Formats: sequence, structure tokens, C-alpha cells
Amino acid sequence: MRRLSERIDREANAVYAARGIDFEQRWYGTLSLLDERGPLSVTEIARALNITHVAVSQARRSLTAAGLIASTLDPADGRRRTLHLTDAGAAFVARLWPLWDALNAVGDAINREAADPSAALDRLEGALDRMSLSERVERLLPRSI
Amino acid sequence: MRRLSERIDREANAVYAARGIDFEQRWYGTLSLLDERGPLSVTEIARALNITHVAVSQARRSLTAAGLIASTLDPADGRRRTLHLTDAGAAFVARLWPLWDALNAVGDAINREAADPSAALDRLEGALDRMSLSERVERLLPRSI
DNA sequence: CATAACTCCGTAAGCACTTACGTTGATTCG
DNA sequence: CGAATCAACGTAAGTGCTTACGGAGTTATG
Repeated sequence: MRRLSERIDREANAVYAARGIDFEQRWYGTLSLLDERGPLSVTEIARALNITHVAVSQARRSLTAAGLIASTLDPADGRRRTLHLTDAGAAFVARLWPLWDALNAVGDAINREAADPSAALDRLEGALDRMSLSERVERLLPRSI
Repeated sequence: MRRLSERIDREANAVYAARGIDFEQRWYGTLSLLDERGPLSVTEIARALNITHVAVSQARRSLTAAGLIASTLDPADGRRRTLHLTDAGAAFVARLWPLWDALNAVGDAINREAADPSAALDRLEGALDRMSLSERVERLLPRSI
């Protein structure tokens, strides 16, 4: 599973590289979200993407270094940093959308071709939600607690 | 996908921790293989597990530090290091088998419960083998080459 | 039989996340 | 209204892999 997800990352990277685009995978979520929904705080992005605020913060750092986004301190709440696309970032995203659309279309196509592995993963996640791994193991091989 | 695989890793870790066993996920492949098939070289293990020799080498380092395996230089071929379980390693593995069996059984059960996501992932991999991501994108959005 | 080509294995660094932990503001409440 | 709690965010370090690279030993070839 990890191997497969690494393979997909790698192949996606190759797509960008083949077109001479300097792009990091982890940029996608933040960039597309900022483009679609406007300025957002780090935590808002984290919640929308279902990752930790730390991952967003790291993406922020590299996106800022690349000059694609900038942040302003929220005047109403000194803890928050509101992230927004710079002009260069907006142009970059505009250039990338066709490629992202293509990638998403390819993802859908593969998903159909392979009989919906994505739904299968959702079911797996659901199974773990119903009963955790540890609980299942405990039930099969009681020992601790 | 990455998130889910990380979740599984985490839950599996919790299983070991709950039983007070000091265990690293990446040990599993090498330990179980050495126990089932006897002394093996780094590259042999890598091929059997379908990972890089580097990953095996890193596991080797940490397993050696933990005193669970040891290596001898192959007298016939000076490049090879043959890895084998130490006495402590063999005892550790013996103690762990029931847990591994339980984990595998739980994996099978979840797999059935969730309508075989594992097969779905194999199909996904197969689809990528038939045509790579870049090729699919190229076909949809010709640009480069 | 020297040299080119290949194989085994190691270290370093990167990737995209995570947890652990601390700092600085905002909010609540007695 | 001051103290305790909570929320937003940052850095450091870890995880389990990967690619890039290099050294040293083995095999093939002209």
C-alpha cells in the first residue's frame, strides 16, 4: 500500500517534470484550496484537507520560499496567519489547472478501470472505524489490559 | 491512501505497545523472512519483500543495534553479508508469531469485511502497469515530447 | 590477464507525512 | 478582572520508505 502510494507520487512527479514544471506534491492541496476558496488560515486548510496543521505549515514555508503564497496576520486574531496566493501564485495555479484536471480525469478513469479501489479503501477505513485494529487483535488474542 | 496506510501503521504500533513489546514496523519483513527461510543476504531479502536494498540495510542496522540479528561476511563472495537471527532474535520472533498470526487473521477479516480492498489495490497497480500515469496524462493533454 | 562492466551494500539526503512540545494570543469563569 | 483553559501556529525530531551516489568485490571479454 505504501509502495503503491509512493509509486503514484513518483509518477505524478514525472508528469510535472516532463513538462518542465517545478512542482512539489504537497503544494497541491493548499494551492488548489486557496485558489477555489480564497484566503484561509493554516488550521482551516488543515481541516479541509484532513491533515495536521504541521503539514500545512511546512507546505506554507516552501510555498512562501517559492513566492507562490504570502501570509498576513489576522488583525482580529493575533494567532492566525491568513494565507493567500501572490500574483505569481495565481498565475502558476492558472497554468496548472488544465494539468490538474487531466490528472483528476486520469484518476477517475483508472478508478473505473480497476473497479473502484478508492471505494474499497473507504470501506477499509469504515471497517477500522467500526472496530480498531487493536480491539480486533485483543478479541482474537486476549492478553493485555 | 497515504493517510490510511499511516493509520494502519499507527494502529499496529499500538498493538505492540499495548503488550509492552518494543517493536518497529519495518522489522517485520526481515525478521519473519529470516525465521522462515534461514540466513539470507541483504539483496535477497530486498527482492523477496519487493523493497530496495537500502530499506533492508536500514532495518538491518536497527535490528543489529537491538541485538536481534547479526551478519557474517560470505566467504565465497566478499560483497555479501549474510544476515541471521541471534538467539535473542529467535526467541523474540517465537514470542511474536502468535501476535503476527493474529494480525494477519485480523487483516484477512477486515479484507473480507470491506469487500477485498487488497484486490482492488492490485487492480490499481495492474492498471498502472498497463499504462503509466504520465502516458495517460499525455494522451489526454498532449503537450511535451 | 588487464580492464570494463556489473553486483552487493553502505551512507547521505529527500519526501510527505506524523507526534511531541512550546509559545503566544483568545476565551471563559469564579 | 485575573487565572486557568483553550486555540492557532511554529520548530524539532521521527517514520519508513525512496533516489543518488560511491566503494569494493566479482565476472566477462578482447
